[in-house]
Amino acid sequence: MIRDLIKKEIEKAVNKIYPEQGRGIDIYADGKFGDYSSNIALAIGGNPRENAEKLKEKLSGSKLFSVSVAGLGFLNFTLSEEGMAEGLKNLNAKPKKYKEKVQVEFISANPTGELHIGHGRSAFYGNALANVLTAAGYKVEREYFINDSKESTQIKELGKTALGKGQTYLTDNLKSKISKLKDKIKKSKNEGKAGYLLAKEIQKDNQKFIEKGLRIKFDKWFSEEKELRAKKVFEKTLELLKKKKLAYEKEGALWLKTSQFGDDEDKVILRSDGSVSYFLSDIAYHADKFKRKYNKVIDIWGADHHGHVKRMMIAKEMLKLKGDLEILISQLVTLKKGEELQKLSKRKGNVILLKDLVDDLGLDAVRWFYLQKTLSTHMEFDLDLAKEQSAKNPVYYTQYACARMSSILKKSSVSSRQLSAKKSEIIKIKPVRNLVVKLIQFPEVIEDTAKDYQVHRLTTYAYELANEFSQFYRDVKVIGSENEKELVALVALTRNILAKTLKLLGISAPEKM
RNA sequence: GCCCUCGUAGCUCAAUGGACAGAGCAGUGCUCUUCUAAGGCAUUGAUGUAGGUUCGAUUCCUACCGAGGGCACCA
Repeated sequence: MIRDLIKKEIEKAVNKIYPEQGRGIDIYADGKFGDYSSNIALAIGGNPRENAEKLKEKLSGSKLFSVSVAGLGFLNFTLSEEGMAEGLKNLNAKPKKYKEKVQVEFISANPTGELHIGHGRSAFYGNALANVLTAAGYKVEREYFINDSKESTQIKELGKTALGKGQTYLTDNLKSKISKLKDKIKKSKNEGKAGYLLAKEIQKDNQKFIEKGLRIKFDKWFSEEKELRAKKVFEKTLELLKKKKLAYEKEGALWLKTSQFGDDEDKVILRSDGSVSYFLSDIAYHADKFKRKYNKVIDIWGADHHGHVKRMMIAKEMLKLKGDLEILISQLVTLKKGEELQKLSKRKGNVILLKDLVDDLGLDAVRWFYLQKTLSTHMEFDLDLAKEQSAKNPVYYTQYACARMSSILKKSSVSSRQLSAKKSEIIKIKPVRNLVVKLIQFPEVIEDTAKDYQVHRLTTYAYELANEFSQFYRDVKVIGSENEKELVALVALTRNILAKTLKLLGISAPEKM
C-alpha cells in the first residue's frame, strides 16, 4: 500500500531527526492539499514549522513523492509517477491472508414473524462487514441465530396462538400458516411444541427472503432448539457456572453473581419453574461459539439489547472464553408518523416489513439507503421520504458511472492491457491523475474499514470514485484518442474497482441503465 | 431516578484531535449537434447551550437542554 510506504519513509526521517519521538505516524489521504498529508510535525513538539522543514529536507529524496510544508506545519505529499505506479501495482496484488477466524452474527430475528425495517439495518450492515473482512483477508463465517427453543417464552406464546389460546404475533400470514399446519398442531401436546412447529415454518419463509430477496448467504443457521437445548448445552453451561460457585438460589430461581463483576445486580439464569432464561441461553450460545475456535466473534445487536452487552461480557469473563468478543449496537430505526404510515399501521400493526420496502424501492436503493449511515445513527424512518430519496439515491449516480464505463469498453475496439503509470503519457492529464489517485486508495479503504467497521466509508468511496470518473468522462475522450489503449485500460480498471466496491456492499454494477 | 445512544445546512447524512466542517436532495444561475444529461459548472446555507482539557475540539471531559432506547423469573 502506497500509504504504508510513505509512512515508513516518514518514520525513518523522524527516527533520525527526533530519535526520542516514539509516537505513531499519522497519515491520511486528503485531496485538498496533496495526495496524502501528515501532521507529525505538529505532534513532535517545539516549533512545528521548523520540524516540518527539517523533515521535508530528509524526505525530499524519495522517488515516490514530493513533499511540501503548509499551514501550521503540515506535510503534504504528492505522488510521483513512480509512486502512482507503485500504488497501481498494489491494486492487482493478491490480498493478505490472515489465519484469524472471525464470526459475524447478525439479523437473528425471532421466528415469530416477518422481518421489518429495523432488521434491514443489521442485515445489510452485517453482510457488508463480513464481505469487507473477507476482502481484508480474514476467514469469515456468517451466522444466524434462531431463537426457537421450545422452552422460550415467545415460542410458547406463539404456540398458544397456534392452539387458539392467544393472539400474540397473529397476522393474516400467520393465520394461513396455522390452518395449513392444523393437524400437526392438534397432535402437539403442548404450547412449546406447537410454537416450535409454527416457528419452523416462519423461519423457512424468513430464510428464503434473506437468501433470495436480500441476497444474503449465511454459513450457518444456528437453531437454539437443536444445537443448544437438545444437546443439553444449557445444562453443561449451568454445571460449569455452579462449579465456579458463581450461581446461587434465591426465591426458587437460580441467579448469576454478575454484580461481583461490575453489574448493577445479579441476573436470573434459571427461572423458578426450571426453565432457561434468555441470559443463560445466550451464555451457552457464546460458550459454543468460542468452542468453535474463532479468534473474534462479532455480534450485531439492536439497541434494545444494549443493556445486555455488559452482562454478556461478564459472562465471557466468568467462563474465561478465549477469543475476542465485539458487540456492535445497531441503533433502532424509529417510525415517523405520516399519512402513508397511518395506512400501513392499520393493515400491519404499525410495522413496515422489509419485504415491502424492497418491493417498493428496489434492493440496491434500499441497501444504499441503510449503508450510507453509521450504525450508531438514530434513523427516523419515513416511508415517503425513503421513496422520495430512492428516486434520487446516489446509488444510481454510482451505477450510472458503471454503465458509462461498460459502454466505453464495449465501443472501443482496442484491447486493453494492464495500466502502468510509469512511462505513461496519460498520467499527465489532470482528470486521469485524479482518477488514478482515487483508485489507489481502494486497498486503504478496505484496510481501514476492516479495522473500524465503519462500513459506510465504502458508500462514500464508491460515490467519490464515480464522481472522479464523471469528471474524467467529461474532459477526456477515450474513443479515438491517440492514447486509447491506455485510457481503455484505465476505464477497465476503474470499472473493476468500482464494481468490487459495490459488490462488497451487496449492490449490483449494471452494464447499462 | 439510574444506565446507553444520538443532537452538524431547510431535509437525509459525512468528517483518524488538525488546515477553509464535506456530500446528496431542496433553492438560485448557467450548461445537452457529446464515449448514456440518471451528467457537468457556479452559488446560498450548519456544529443544541454553557464551561473545561489542548498549540488546535464536530470529535475528549463536566453540567444543562432536547430525541430515542434500556433498567423482568421477555428476548
